[in-house]
Amino acid sequence: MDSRIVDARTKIEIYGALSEGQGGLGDCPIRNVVQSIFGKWSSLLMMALAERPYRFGELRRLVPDISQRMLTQTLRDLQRDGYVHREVFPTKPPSVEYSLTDLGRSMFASLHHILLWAETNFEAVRAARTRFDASEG
Amino acid sequence: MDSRIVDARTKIEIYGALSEGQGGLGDCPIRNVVQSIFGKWSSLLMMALAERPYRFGELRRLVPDISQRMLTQTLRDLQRDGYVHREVFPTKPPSVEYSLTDLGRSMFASLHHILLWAETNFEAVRAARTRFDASEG
DNA sequence: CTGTATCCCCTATGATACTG
DNA sequence: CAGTATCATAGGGGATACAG
Repeated sequence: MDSRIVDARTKIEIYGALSEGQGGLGDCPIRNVVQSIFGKWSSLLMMALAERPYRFGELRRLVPDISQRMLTQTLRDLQRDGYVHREVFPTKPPSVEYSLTDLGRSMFASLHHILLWAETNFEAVRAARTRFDASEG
Repeated sequence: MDSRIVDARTKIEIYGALSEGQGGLGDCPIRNVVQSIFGKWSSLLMMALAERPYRFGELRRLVPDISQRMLTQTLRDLQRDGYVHREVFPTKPPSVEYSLTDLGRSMFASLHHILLWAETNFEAVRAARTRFDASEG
């Protein structure tokens, strides 16, 4: 693979410095998009929904250590960004199903690479950390 | 692309729930790896270093809105995880050059996809947000 | 069952000043 | 030039209780 993967100056004008433009930093569009994807629970929920649609309670059981508050909020953010479709079934009591949109599937296809990478390489990273921590005193 | 990209239950046992194992949550290895990659400044700095090595001050100018503290800290974290090599040149005053390691290049190759996706699709995401905000009152 | 509403805390980040 | 140290702060995130 070519090591000149990107032209850093060009990208960073978009991703980084360009943010000065209007009302300060958060205005850089790419940064905004990426940072909601990179949220603590986003990739985990996308991973689940990439397999099949899930109901709220199912997701809760699937990810036992997420709080109800963060599950609601993360799903809402994913829905807001257009990755997730929320459908309410008027059963009694009501049930709500979450599924990926086309945009969501497209996004996850790109997100997937780095998740796989982490799964494959976490031993190497752990080793690097151990080495670093040992050599610094 | 196959929509069954992952087997959610399997992945989440690793990525999510498995964390119960030892001392609570942060123990899940994949989560640890991914969350340092997903830090606020990590991908931006990786993007820069993927182009060529940079000195500390160069990175500072390239990313004007990062604080010196966070630049130091993020580079240190990236170095600790084995993505970045730090080389000190005994000039006067000293200069320090940062470059990607092989592990770093490998990681960035996988991270790159989602960064590109964000660049390509931020208009669609912005549109989705606008729609969502309009329709909720 | 699927959320909202509160309260609270802690960590990530920033601003500033100082040092080898 | 390349950091470190210190202090301050905002907001992400958890726990709990309540509601439709």
